[in-house]
Amino acid sequence: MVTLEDVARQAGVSLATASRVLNGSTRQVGATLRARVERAADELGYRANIAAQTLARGASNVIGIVVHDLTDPYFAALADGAMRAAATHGLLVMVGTTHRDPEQEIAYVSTLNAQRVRAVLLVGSRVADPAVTGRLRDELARYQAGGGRAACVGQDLLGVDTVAPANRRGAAALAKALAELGHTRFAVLAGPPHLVTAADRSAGFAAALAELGLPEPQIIHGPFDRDGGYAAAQQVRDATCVFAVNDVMAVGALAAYRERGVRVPDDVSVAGFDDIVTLRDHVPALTTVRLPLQDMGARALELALNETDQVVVEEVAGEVVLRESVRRIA
Amino acid sequence: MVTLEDVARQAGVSLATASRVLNGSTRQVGATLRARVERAADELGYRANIAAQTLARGASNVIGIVVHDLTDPYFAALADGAMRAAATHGLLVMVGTTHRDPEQEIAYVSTLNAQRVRAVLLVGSRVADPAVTGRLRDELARYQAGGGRAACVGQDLLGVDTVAPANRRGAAALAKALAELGHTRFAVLAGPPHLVTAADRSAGFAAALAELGLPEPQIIHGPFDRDGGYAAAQQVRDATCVFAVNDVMAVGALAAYRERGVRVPDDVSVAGFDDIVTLRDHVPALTTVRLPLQDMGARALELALNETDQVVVEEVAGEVVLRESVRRIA
DNA sequence: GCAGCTGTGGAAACCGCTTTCCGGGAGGTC
DNA sequence: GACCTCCCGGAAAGCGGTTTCCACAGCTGC
Repeated sequence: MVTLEDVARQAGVSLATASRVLNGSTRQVGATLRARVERAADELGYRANIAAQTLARGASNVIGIVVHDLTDPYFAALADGAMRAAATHGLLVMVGTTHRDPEQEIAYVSTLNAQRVRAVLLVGSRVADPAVTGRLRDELARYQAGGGRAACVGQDLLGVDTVAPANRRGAAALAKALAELGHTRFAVLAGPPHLVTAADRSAGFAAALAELGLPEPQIIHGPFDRDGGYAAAQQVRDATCVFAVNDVMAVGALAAYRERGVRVPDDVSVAGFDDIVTLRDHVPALTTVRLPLQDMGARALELALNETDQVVVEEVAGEVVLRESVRRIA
Repeated sequence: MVTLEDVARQAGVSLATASRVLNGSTRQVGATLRARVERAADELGYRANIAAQTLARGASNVIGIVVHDLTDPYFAALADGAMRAAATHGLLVMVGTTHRDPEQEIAYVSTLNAQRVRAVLLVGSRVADPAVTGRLRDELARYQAGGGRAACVGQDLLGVDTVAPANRRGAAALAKALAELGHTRFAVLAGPPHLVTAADRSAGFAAALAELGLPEPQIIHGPFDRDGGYAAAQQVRDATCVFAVNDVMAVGALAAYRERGVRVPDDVSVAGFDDIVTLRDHVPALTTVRLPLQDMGARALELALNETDQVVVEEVAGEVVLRESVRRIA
C-alpha cells in the first residue's frame, strides 16, 4: 500500500506539503511542488487512507442508516432517498439491517458510534416497549454526547430530529374517504400491536370511524408483512371494506381473496398504506395513502446534518389515493 | 469522547492492559484488572474508535457493496443476501448506488479502496464498453494490489471472483419451454444493447429459437426498467409471445397490454427473467427464470472473503418457472 | 536600509489504538 | 536454593495522516 510518505519522498517534499496538496487544505502550495506531488501521487497510484484521515481529523465522511429490511420496498425507497441526499453532500453510507430485531438496532447505533460516523439515521417504526426504547435512547445519547448527529424516520420517541409520517391522520382521512363510498362495516388488518406505526394507523382509522358514528371495525393482528396480510385476511368476517395497515399486507390480502375466489372490489374493498411504487402495476390497483418516501429519507438526512441544537420534528402528511381496489356500495 | 486512555486511567492500569481487555487480544489479563477495566469502560461509556483500530490493525471490518439501484428489488435481494452473509462474519456494510452510471462504479471502488474496506462486491451487469471496463479493472487491480479482495455478481469481465448467472442458458431454456407450448412468433424486449446481462439474455433466447428452426424474434431495445418494458411492448408487432429480459420490464409490458385491452395470456403470452419475490402476487402470475438472488449475493461475499489467490467463477443456473402469463397455443 | 509583513516549506506533535518487547514475580524442577 | 519457565503488566514504537508552529525567504513602506 502506498502511503503519503512514499509520495512525499518520491516528490522530494515533506509530508506536510504532500498532505496539503493532496487532501485539501487551507494552505497554499507553490505551483512547482504542487505539480511534483501530483505527479508522484499519480505515478504511485496513491489513495489516502481514510481511517488515518478520520483519526487525524476527528471526523469521518460516513453516515449510517439503519433500516428494518432492505428487501421491503418501503425501506428501500427511504434508504434510497437518504443515500441520494448523502451523495450530494459527498458522504458515504453504511447501511445496517435489523430484520426487525430492536436489539440489533441498538447494536448498530453502538457500532456506528464506534465508527464515529457523522450521522445516524434510524428508519422505521418504533416499538411500544419502553425498556427497549429507553436503551436505544441511552445509546443514542451516548453517541450524541460524542458529537454525533442523529435523526429518525418514524415516531418521535427518541428525542432526536424526526420525520414523522402522519399515520393517524392519514388513516383517518382514508377511513373518511372509504366511508364516503358507503362502507360501514370495516376490518383492519392491524399488524403487530407493539409496532407503533401499525398501532397508530389502526387507531387513527378506528377513531375516524367512531367520529362518523360507524360501528367499530374488526381488528385483526398479525405480522407486518405480505404473509401477515394474507393470513389476516382469512379471519375477516362480514366486512365490506378491509384496511391493511401497509401496502405489502394489502397485497397479501388481495392474494388471499383471489385464491378463494372473492372478487375485489366487487365482493370486498381493500385499501393499504404507503403507496409503494413497485406495486403500482398491481391488479387491482391499490387504494392507499401515499407517503413521499424518498423525500422523507432525504429530509431525515438533512435534519441529521443540520447543526442546530434544538430537536425538530416534521410531520409528513399522507395523501389518500383511491384506486380500483375499492368501490362505492349502495 | 471517552478514549481508551481515559478508561485505563480510571481503572488504574496501562493502556496496553485496557486494550487487551476491551478489544479481544490473544493475551490474557488477570481477573482483578480485567474486572476493573470492564467496570471503568462501562461507567465511562467507552466506545472504541474504529478508525484508530483500523489504522493500528491495518485492516477494517467493513465491506463495500456497489449496486445500481437499491429500489430495484433485484438489487435489493442481492444486497440483502450479501449483507446477511456479512453479518455472520461480523462485518459491516457500506453500500453505494451508482444509479447505473459506470463512472460512479469506478469512483466507488476508489473510495472504498481509500476506506481500506476488507472486500468490495460489484453487483450488477457489466457494460459492453471496453474503455470503461478497462478503467474499472485498473481501479480494482490497484485495490487488490493493496491487499483488498473483490468479487462480482454478473459477467466475468473484471478478472475477479464472480458469481455469474447463466443468462444465456436460462434464456435458452425459457425459449425452449415457450416453443414447446406452441409459440413460434416471438418478440424480445431486449433492454439496452450495451448492458451485457440484457444482451446475453436476448442472445441466448434468439439462439435457442434458431436452433429449433423457428423464425428470428423481433428485437426491441429500450431501458432496462419498468417504463422501458412498457414502452417496448407498444412496438411489438405480430408476436404470440413476448420475452422481457427482466421481470420488472415484463411487468411494464403487462401494464401496457392491460391498458390497451390486450389480454394476457389469451391474446399474447409474456415472460420475464429473475423471479423477483415482490412480484409473486402479480396478476397474471409471471412466467420467468428464477435466480436465487439472495444466495448469489451471499455467495459473492464468501468468494470475496476467500483467501485463495486463484480467481473463481461460479455459474448459477436459472430455473424456468411457467405461470399464468403464458399459455399453450394451437 | 531596516522593521515588519506575507507567503510558503518543513519538523514534529498528535489523533486513539495495537502490539512488540521487556521486566518482574510465581511456580516448577532437580 | 538455583535455575527455568510461564504468565501477566507496562512502556513505547508504530499505523498514516493533519495541523501547529517555526524558519526563511522576498516584499513593502517609510
